[in-house]
Amino acid sequence: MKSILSNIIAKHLEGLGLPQPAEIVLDEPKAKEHGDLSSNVALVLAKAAKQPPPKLAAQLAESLGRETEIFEKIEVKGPGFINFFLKPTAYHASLKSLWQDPNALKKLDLGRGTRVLVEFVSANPTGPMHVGHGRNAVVGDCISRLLEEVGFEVSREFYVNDHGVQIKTLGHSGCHYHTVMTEVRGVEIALPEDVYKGQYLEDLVTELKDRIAPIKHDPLAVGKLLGVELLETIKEELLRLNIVFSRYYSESSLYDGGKIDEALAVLRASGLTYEKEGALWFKTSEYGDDKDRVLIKSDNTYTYLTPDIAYHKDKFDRGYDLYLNVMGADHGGYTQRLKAAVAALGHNPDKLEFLLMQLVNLKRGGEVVNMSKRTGDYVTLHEVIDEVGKDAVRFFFMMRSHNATLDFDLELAKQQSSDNPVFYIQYAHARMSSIFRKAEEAGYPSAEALGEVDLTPLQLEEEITLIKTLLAYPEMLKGAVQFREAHRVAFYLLDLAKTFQNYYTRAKGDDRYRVLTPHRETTLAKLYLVKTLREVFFAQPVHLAIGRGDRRSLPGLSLGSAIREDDLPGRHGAHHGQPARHARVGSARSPHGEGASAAR
RNA sequence: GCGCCCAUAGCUCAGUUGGAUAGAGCAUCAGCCUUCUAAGCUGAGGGUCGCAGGUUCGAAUCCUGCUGGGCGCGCCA
Repeated sequence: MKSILSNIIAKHLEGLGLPQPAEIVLDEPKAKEHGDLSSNVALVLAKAAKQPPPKLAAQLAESLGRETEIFEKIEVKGPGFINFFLKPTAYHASLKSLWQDPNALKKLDLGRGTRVLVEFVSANPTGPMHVGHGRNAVVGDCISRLLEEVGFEVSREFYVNDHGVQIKTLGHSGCHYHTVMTEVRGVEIALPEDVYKGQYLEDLVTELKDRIAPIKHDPLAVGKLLGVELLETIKEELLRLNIVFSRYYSESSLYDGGKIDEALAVLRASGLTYEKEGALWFKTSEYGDDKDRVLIKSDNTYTYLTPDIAYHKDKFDRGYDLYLNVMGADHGGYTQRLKAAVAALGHNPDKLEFLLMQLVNLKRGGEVVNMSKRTGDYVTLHEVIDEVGKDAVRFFFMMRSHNATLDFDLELAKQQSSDNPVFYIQYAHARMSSIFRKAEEAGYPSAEALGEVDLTPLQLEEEITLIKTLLAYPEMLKGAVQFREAHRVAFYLLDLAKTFQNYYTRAKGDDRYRVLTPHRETTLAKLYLVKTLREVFFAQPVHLAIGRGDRRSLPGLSLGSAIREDDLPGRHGAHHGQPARHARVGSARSPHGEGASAAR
């Protein structure tokens, strides 16, 4: 709609012999007295045209007024805004051109095949994921889907820290538990300070008891065994959230493949390293870091950074156009180092972009759920999904801007009322489906079979508002992708649902608002509108928020009848949890004080 | 002390990237069920956009300084 209009304006500017602005900006005014769309071209051009804005605006408005098939009226207001009031027909045409062709939205090809590597989650395989990981996972997945939707080619990677001290520590932890349960059964043995603790380890060690026994002399081997298993449970958890990675990139493979030596060789050759006090340093300060960083410690082992540099070298060697790393804000200081490394390796550091996720506060009915690091107690992502369901988890995590802390209220997330945005959206969708069910009973075609429809009967203000909201979809998508802000999708959905609920409810007191009317042509037009609305809920970036579970209508639900839990939208996905292998995870602890934020 | 992030209604947060009278949900108050799901809808009250300057036709938005909060500043990962 905006592009159509700006073309027309450009044409008329030319016709009047006026200069063209860099861009013709059209806004949707907040106040409806200011029309459907409003432009500030006159204010922008005033200087170049050497005319006061109001005069310029009036001139342009008069010329544009001849486009009678589109404009209801054109007004000049304020300091020189031109306000356009559009005819419903203009909206009908736009709606069709945007949504009729299932590929129409693909024209919004911002990516043009640009290859993006999104790295996210990358949780250490030393224990179950917590809500911080959950947020990271959901946002990373949403951004990936958004990028794909607008024509980027996306690979999703999970960097697995399956090598190094945390695996050794995991091994030690496993050995201790093994000792406790096999050799001195029933006797309490205090665990050393710096091992992982938790029910999940006890369960896992019990399960793998026989495989641990023969390798118990080698804690690293035990750690690897446990790590592989824990990674599997992480994968299962991600799968429950409909998150699938293209690749799990093993840190160990960097060692095995000699990639770390390669990376180090390049850095050394670049002259950006030096030896000091028995360690190898990397001059990251030359790239804006606070100080130089150690690559090889004086005990001849690598720091965490070193294999990660090798990983990023490998990423860049694979030749993507953009690298997006989603990580916890507590790793913010790390970004400079990686960028420095990428630059030192001869690549463009601007291609490496970071999405820093702020913390998650888990709440229950407004009260903060204490996740004490000291006692090692935290609520796992598994438990949260069990409690509130997959859809709610996804929606709540994507609902907030990534650079604002997020409150996740367990009580709210599982509430079956409009207080809960997830429920609210699913309820709106259920009503749309219900309309189609009734329509089919009355002999109308199904949504899929609706075909070509004349939209002229859509004249109500609320119907035009609905169409406007639908037409805003591509721009919403564009903004969400450009700024990597998945929460825009959530707010858009909420807005769409609200607009529809309003429309729907008006039918209670006013038959004009009913979709199913005695007039076939009118009904068909309204069905087309509802169908299009419903399609938005199935659009890839949108449906990621609400899942497909709500697609079913709600049979057997009538006023006053008992409501069975299964009939409720919002609960689907909550029941097909994994077998509770690690479901009773009560506590876990990282000796390194890994907090409630997303790891990595 | 330095770096990144945040500060908008009583609470939780949006704000189309500089536009007109700053919005939504919750909470509070007042209404609405013979008709496509009332698990819903409508309306009302509620604001020095943290503070102070600056940029310009115009600032919640951009710049500078300050205040308050979160995170980070290891030869940890």
